[in-house]
Amino acid sequence: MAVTERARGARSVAGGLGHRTVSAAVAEALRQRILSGALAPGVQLRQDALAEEFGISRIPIREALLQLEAGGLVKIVPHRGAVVSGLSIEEVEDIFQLRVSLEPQLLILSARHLTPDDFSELRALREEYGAALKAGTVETWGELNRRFHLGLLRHAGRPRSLSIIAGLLQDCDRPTRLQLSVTGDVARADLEHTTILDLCEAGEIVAAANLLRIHVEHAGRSLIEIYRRSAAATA
Amino acid sequence: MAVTERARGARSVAGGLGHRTVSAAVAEALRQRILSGALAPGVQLRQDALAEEFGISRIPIREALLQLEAGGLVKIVPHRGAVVSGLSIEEVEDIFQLRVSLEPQLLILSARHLTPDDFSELRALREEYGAALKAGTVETWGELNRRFHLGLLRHAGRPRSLSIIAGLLQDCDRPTRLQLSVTGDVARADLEHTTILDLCEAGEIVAAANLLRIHVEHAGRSLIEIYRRSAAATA
DNA sequence: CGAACGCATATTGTATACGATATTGGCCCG
DNA sequence: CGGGCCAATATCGTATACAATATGCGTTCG
Repeated sequence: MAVTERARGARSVAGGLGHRTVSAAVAEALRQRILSGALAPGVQLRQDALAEEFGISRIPIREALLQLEAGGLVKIVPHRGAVVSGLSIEEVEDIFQLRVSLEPQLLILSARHLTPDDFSELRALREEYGAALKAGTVETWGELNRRFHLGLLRHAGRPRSLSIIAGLLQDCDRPTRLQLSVTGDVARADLEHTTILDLCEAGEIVAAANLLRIHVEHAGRSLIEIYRRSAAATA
Repeated sequence: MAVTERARGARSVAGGLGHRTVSAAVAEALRQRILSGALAPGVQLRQDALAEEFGISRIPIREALLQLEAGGLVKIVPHRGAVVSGLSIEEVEDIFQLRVSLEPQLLILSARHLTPDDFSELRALREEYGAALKAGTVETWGELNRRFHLGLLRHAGRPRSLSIIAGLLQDCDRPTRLQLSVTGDVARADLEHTTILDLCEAGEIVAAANLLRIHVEHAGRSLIEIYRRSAAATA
């Protein structure tokens, strides 16, 4: 019977593959759950429960949790397990300050190296973004936003900066998605994205960087405003 | 016999404790080996060998390696093991650019909140730094430098920025230590540290931030100069 | 009646054992 | 004689089993 359980669970994991190891698959599954809000900050993740649910042993679960801790999505305290980590207001403010400092600077470095292929890819992303906006499918918003911003900065030749920004985007779109859907800011963001693209393609790099700065600043202010109202989650 | 081996190895690990779990202890041990240069970039870490050496099973080794991968010290490729990761010139340049962008900004936020206790702690650090400089004990240099810079920025109220900078400092002092000991720049750095402290204590915050910027810029240029001569390590 | 101690239970941490996968050497075929 | 295929080996990935540690409650003493 236990075998049956395991086979069923394992299939459900392997089914969504593209991964080479079970632990990586579990990490990805949990990451999506956290980013989508299915696992709220403060929730405790018990290894036994997860192992049984996925139909696997606890070892890959443990390794997945360690990988998530690397990305700051959970916090592991020895002998007490892993809890989904939330962001304090201070941290959210910090994240946006960092984005304001870094992204425009990188755009100036990257913009002139954007190829026609890059532009068409970015426009396609913006298209999807607009579609998601109309459809109200908030789940995909963060991912698209992330890929758009990273795509813009791709050719800055600053690999470490890029991975840092990737982390910032991942961490700040989680609280965003939960509550930003009610405001009209998503539409505004879409418009700004379009304008930034246009400016880049026209060679108005400095103007594009300025707009990007304003874009991020506004998103940050808006999110913090919303964030203040709800109770601060666990640190 | 195997028991004897294990007991001996385990004692060697537990001896340097202060840790609560074996995997954390192993992670710390390996981290020090990598940062000290005992494990050069490109070296392959075999789990069996490490497990036998420490006298423990492979499980804690694996978890330690995952934690190291989180810090970017090793790169794990599925079914092929973990290799110590080096930094390309591009990455070193990027790291210092980031420090130049971030550290002065944070100092301005943090400086006015530095307490007398902070100052005495920082001066003590600088003292140790000077002693290490005279004694030529290069091993401790990076750690002291790291604690000094982080101490300066401690009260900026920007937790995420601080952890990012901590990572940058850790990653860039590894190549530094290997080859910077030959130049006189360590003495220069020591002098600049002292001056920065004085300026902060005198309330000349902007001047302190400017000097900090110059300090980091120079360190970066110097390191990159040295770095170019030796062959670039593995990415 | 309150607080501190100790035990029972639940959960995590580690060891051992097994299975899967990539790499290396040799062999066969073209 | 060179290149590609196959098997043997080594290493990693996962499952199962055991040990260590923290938490919660009941008891007992002040």
